[in-house]
Amino acid sequence: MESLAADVFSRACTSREALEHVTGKWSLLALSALQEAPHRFGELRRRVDGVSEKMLSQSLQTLERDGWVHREVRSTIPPHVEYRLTPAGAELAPKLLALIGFVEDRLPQVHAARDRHDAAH
Amino acid sequence: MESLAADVFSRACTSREALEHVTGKWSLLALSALQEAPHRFGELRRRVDGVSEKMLSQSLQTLERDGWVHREVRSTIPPHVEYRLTPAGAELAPKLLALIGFVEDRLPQVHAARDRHDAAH
DNA sequence: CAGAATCCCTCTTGATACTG
DNA sequence: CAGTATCAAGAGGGATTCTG
Repeated sequence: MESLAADVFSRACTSREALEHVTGKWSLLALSALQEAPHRFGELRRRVDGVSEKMLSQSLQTLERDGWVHREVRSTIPPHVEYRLTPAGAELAPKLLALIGFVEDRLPQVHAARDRHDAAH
Repeated sequence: MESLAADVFSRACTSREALEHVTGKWSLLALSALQEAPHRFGELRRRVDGVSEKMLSQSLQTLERDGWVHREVRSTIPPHVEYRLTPAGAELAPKLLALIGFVEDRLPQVHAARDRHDAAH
């Protein structure tokens, strides 16, 4: 029997999949944007610069399915759809923001490291 | 010259690339493993269950280039190569661990959300 | 042991166009 | 407005072989 606790290091552990869903390129940015405020689809698309409609839609569906994001539809004409973080998502987002903030702050060092590394070879 | 503040939401911002490097499927796990202790290549390969030599090698090279991981070679026979976190990496890793731990803890809720979502359609 | 190099295939990605 | 459908291109990833 293996350990009872979830273990990302194990190939079979589903936490790996769940983790990939939230750390995905576009998911990460969508969650961060939603941390600021609820957004409509088009707003999100503009906020997350460079994302295609397809990938945004796909990412949002996955995030909704995993319970991080709530999707609210108002059946008006034209349609109005709003995305917001669920309570779980609201707990998750700050951890992502911490990560993003840290990497942004360290960006100069990252570039310096790359220059050093590239120069050495 | 680009914007003064790093902004992941901007398509052009290089922080996005740096972020993808550390949140990549295998990079994330490699950094987590190295947080526990320095590892040799083969140890890392066994610890990160499911990774191929190719992808592990590739991930480690990227992490080394960005300055999160240090690679130390001892020119013995057989060769001995040890990977460890740099000081920057040691600051980064806990943030990743926090994320992983959170998602692992929430795994039951994630599955429950999926079941609810799938049942509704 | 620690990788580099190669081949090969699948899955993701991203324009573009179309729909309710 | 908020997506879905389609298709071409490229990256991701596995298996195998080779080298210092």
